[in-house]
Amino acid sequence: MSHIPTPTLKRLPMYYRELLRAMQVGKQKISSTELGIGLEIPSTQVRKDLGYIADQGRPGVGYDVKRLAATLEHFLALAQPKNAALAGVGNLANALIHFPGFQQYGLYLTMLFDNDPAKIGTEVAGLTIHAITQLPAMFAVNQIPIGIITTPSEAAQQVADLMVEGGVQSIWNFAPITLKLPESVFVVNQDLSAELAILSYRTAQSRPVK
Amino acid sequence: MSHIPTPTLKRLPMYYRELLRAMQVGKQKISSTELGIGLEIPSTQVRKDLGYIADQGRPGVGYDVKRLAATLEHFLALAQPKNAALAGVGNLANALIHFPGFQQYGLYLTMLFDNDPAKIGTEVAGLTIHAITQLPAMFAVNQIPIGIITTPSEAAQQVADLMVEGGVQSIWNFAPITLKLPESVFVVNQDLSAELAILSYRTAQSRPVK
DNA sequence: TAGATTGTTAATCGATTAACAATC
DNA sequence: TAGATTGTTAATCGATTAACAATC
Repeated sequence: MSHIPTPTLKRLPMYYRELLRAMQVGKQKISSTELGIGLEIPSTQVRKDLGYIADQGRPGVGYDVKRLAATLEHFLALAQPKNAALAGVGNLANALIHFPGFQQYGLYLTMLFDNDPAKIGTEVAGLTIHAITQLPAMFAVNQIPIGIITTPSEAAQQVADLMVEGGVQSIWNFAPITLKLPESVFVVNQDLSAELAILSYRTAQSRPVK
Repeated sequence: MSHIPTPTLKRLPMYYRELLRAMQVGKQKISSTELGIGLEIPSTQVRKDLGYIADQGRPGVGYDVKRLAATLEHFLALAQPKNAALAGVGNLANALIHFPGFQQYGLYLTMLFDNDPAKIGTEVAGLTIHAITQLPAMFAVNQIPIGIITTPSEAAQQVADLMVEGGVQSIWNFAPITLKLPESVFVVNQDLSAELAILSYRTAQSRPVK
């Protein structure tokens, strides 16, 4: 399998969602142009991207909506259940716990951790909050592949280390810090404040300071 | 001013944070190598990026931490107060309302909107929730430059249209949908579920299906 | 068949990295 | 001065876009 470029990988879920929409309105075939139009992605790009995962379009006809959706679902492993555990139970965690996208993408949030004695032992959305000290053992025993970090920056690296100790495979990091991790651990940095900074810059640009 | 590449723009806030950390430990000078090391960004890249905003490094010495931080703060307009309003008061909104990064980056969340009669008129964190129908007028009167969309996908385009009607300049969109907007409106798409899909893919990859 | 649309090769574009003279 | 580090030019790398023969 040839290496798939990151930009392509980021577009695949978008295609998938577009296909789900097409299915909802009963569309059976879709061309690369149609698939890209709402996403503002040129048809050439769509075809190139889809070329990485399968060759199943039909010249003159387009792609089979259902089959392509199924292929993408399989490629992205969305139907394959994956357990996740979260550390740092604050407001953001609370939002994620209730995030409907989770199940939709095959993720099951099964454990919560925090270091605040007042929180440990209490429940959120049916999940008990465990002491952070128990993290490595519980990750290892339950074979949790995905860790979510929603702690303050100061604690993030420590928590990440504990997750690594517990055998984590991928980390979704919401702390605005670059984690030092073994090569083998995959990390998605979800840096909200970096996006805020860009928003700040562009907004100031479009309304130049007098 | 020459056009600044998007990848560079995304790195600037990271440098800024790194500089704040350096200031905290009393560091006065920093080299491009030191600045990039924790972020895993090569020194050449750092120098190139900084070249877009100012030439103030001293050969043989490095960059003045305080001055560079101030320059970045000014360039990203972080100290310039910008009002923001949010539509769709759910769990995610609740997390954002309490997000400490906001003030840090010069954003002030001043209004909330929703279309749920049960929510309209109630308060969250000292902010009254207004009817979505009032959005365009209130954006216009209060000159709100930044709109935040945390509604379900189905409502997002409508809400965006109302914001545009009210004269919004930038939109921070958390709904997993590509908004159709005038060229002049800048948008940051914060698509959590797309990241989830990537996480799903990589996790499945590192633990191949038997 | 004629029209539409694919998959893919080649051309273009833009960002990253290497190299190094200039400078402190 | 010698060592360190900058700013910038040139080389490399990788992704996007254009073009088009093959196919339905």
